[in-house]
Amino acid sequence: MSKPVPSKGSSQRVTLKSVARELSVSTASISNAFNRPDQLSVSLRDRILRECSRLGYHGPNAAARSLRTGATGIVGVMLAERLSYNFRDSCATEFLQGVSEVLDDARANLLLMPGRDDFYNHQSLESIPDRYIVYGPPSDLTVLKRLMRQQKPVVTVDFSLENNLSLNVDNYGGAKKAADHVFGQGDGDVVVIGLRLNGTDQSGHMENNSLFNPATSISRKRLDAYRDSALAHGYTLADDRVLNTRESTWAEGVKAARKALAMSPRPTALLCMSDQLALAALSVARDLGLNVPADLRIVGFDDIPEARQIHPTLTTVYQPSIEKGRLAAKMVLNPEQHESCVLPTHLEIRETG
Amino acid sequence: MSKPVPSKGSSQRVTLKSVARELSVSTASISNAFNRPDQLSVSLRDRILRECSRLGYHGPNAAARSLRTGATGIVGVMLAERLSYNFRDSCATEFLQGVSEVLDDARANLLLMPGRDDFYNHQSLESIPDRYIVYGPPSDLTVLKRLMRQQKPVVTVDFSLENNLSLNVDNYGGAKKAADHVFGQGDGDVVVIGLRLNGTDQSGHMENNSLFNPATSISRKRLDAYRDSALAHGYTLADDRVLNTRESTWAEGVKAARKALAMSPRPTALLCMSDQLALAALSVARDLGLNVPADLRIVGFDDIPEARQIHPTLTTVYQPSIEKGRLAAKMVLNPEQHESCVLPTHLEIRETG
DNA sequence: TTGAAAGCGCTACCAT
DNA sequence: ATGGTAGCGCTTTCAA
Repeated sequence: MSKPVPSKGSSQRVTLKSVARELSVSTASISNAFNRPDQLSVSLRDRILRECSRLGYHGPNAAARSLRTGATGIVGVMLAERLSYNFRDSCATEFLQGVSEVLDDARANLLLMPGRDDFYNHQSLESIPDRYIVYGPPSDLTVLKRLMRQQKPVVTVDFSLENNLSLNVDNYGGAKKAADHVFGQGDGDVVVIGLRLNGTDQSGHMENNSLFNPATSISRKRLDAYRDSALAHGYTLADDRVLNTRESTWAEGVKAARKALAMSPRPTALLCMSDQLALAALSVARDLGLNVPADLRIVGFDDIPEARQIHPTLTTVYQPSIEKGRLAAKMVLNPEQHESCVLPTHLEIRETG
Repeated sequence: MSKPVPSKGSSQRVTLKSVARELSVSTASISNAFNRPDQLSVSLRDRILRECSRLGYHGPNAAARSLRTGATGIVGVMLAERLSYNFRDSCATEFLQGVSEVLDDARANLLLMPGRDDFYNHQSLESIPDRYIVYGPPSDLTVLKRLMRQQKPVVTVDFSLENNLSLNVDNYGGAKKAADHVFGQGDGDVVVIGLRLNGTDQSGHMENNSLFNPATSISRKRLDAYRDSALAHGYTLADDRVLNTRESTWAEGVKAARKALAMSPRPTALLCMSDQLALAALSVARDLGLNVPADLRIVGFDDIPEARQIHPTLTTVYQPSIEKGRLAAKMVLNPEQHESCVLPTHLEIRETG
C-alpha cells in the first residue's frame, strides 16, 4: 500500500546512493557528511550538504539508519492503556506536556504506544524508539517484556521495576494528609472511591518480579494511607466502604458516587483517588441536593486545573504532573546522570472539604 | 548508544533468521507465517507461531520491515509547531483525542512530529510513518515538502493543499455569526484579538501553490468574516483595531487584551480568535474592574470545555474538534473512500456577550 | 508447500 | 581524506 509509484522520469526516489552517484563521491562520504564531520574535509562536506539540499536529500532514511545503528532519535512513551484515554485525562495530558517540552529541546520525537499486546498485530514496533518512558504499568505485561528485551534505556513512571530507573510521586504521603484532614475533623463516615484497585491484567506477569504487583500500585499505596489514617484516628475503613472504578473517567465516577451516596448510613465524606472521580462525585452530590461540604465533604487526588476552577473549589492532593513528565524525559535522555526518585505531594485545602 | 550489549550466553537477539534456524525452517516460512497465512499449511503456521512466541519473537522488526515494504502501521501527525504546544492547547488536545480514538480501533500507532525543519537534525524521520495527518500549516514549509515527496496518503487539517485531501471547519461562517451577533446589537466599538495573522514562515514556500498562503489561513477567513459583518452593519473595522498574537496562549492573550483595553475609545466588545485568548481577556477585564458583559462583551472561538465552566460563561463559536480528529484519522486510513470536506460551526450564546 | 537468494538504504570497518 | 564493501532484519520473487 502506498508503495511509491515509480513516477515519470526525473522524480525518482532520492537516496544516499543516488546522490553519491550524482556527485561522484562515495556513499561513505555522504554518510560521513551527515554523521561524522571530522571524517572529511570541510570543503567536501560543504559541497555535499549543499548539493544534497538542492537534490532534496534531507538526511539518511530513518528506517535504514535504525536498522544499521539502532538509533532513530525517537523516544517511545508506552502508555498503560489505549492512546485515546491519555488525551482525555488531564493528568496524563499534563504529563505528556512535560515530556514533550523536554523532547522538543532535545530535538527528539515522540512515539505513543498503547500498553496492550493486542494493539500490535504481529509487529515489533518496540524496535523503533531508542529509549522508553513507561507511563504506568501496562495493562498487558507482555509488551513490557518485549520492551525490556530491547536493552534500551527505560524509565518507569508511577510504578517500579527491578534494575530500572523509576519515577514516582509520594502517593502514600499525599493520601495520608488527605485522610488525616478528613478523619481529623471527627468524620468517620467515609467512603473511598478507588481506582483500579484490582491491579492490572496479570495474565502475562513478570516472573521473579515481586515488585511488580498490586501491593505497590499507586492506588494500593493510597488506600493503605487512607486505612492507616482511619486507624490512627480511631476509625476503621470497612471493605464495603471501599468502592472500585476501572478508569478515572466521569462515567465511572458518577456510577461509583451514586453507589456511595445510596449507602446507609450515607457517608459524610468521600475520599476519591482522582480529581476526575471527585468532580463526578461533586456533580452527583449536587444532583442529589446535597450541600458540599456541609452535608458531604469531597477530597480528590492530582490537583488538575479544573479542581480550582470548579465551584465549590476542590480540596485535593497536588502532584506535580508536568514536572513529572519533564523529569521522566530528562531521566530517559540521560540515564547515567539520574537516579530513581519520588516527587513530593501536598494537600491543597479548598472548599469541598 | 544503547547498542545491544551482546549479553552473556543464551540471551542473544532473537530475529527471524535465528528462529528459522532454531525451528529448521526457512526464513521465508517464518515471514509468511506472520504475513501471508495462505502461503503455508495451517499446521506449520501454528507450529511456527507457537514456537516464536515461546522463543520471544513477537513479529518482524519494524525498522527492517519498513525498509523492505515501506509499511510500519504508524500514522504520523505533523504538528504546526513544537510538540509541547499541542498538549497545552485544549483544541489541539481534543483533536488528538479524536485521532487517537480511531487509531486505537485501527490498531495503528501515533508518531508526533514537530512542524519545524530544525527539529530534525538531519534525519529523514518522515520515512517512518505510512500516512500523514498534517494539523495546521507547518511553521516550516520545508518539512511539508519532504513529507509530500514520500508519496504517502496525506490529509491536511485546517488548511488545504492542491491535490490533497483536506479537512476544514467553516471558519468564515462561524466568525460571521459571532460578529453579526455583536454588531447586530448596535455595538460598533469592537477590537479583534487575532491569531497568527502574519501567516506562517514563508521562507520555504511551496512553489506553484497559490492555495497555500495567508489569504486562506483560518485566521484570515475569520477576519474577513468580522470585516464583512462590520460593513454589513454599517461599521468599519480599522486596521488599528485588529490586534495580533503569535500563539493561542494565556500570556499572549493577556498582552493583547491589555493593549486593547488601553485604547481610546475603549472597545465595548472583543472578538477573539480563540477561547484561550478570550479567557485571558476575561481575566484582564476583571482585573480592570470591568463588568462583563455590561461594560465589555467578549466572544471567543473554538468552544473548549473551559468556555462553559468559567463564570461568566463564554459566548463562542463551536467547532467540532474531537470529531475533526476522528474524521481526519478515518480519512487518512481510507483515503479512497473520502473527499475533502468542511465541518460546520455554530454560535454558542452564553453570558459574556 | 517450502527454500535460496537478492536487495531495501544505510553505516562502519578497513583500504588506499 | 576518501572509497569499497559487508551486512543490519526482513520480504518476495523464483525455483524446487
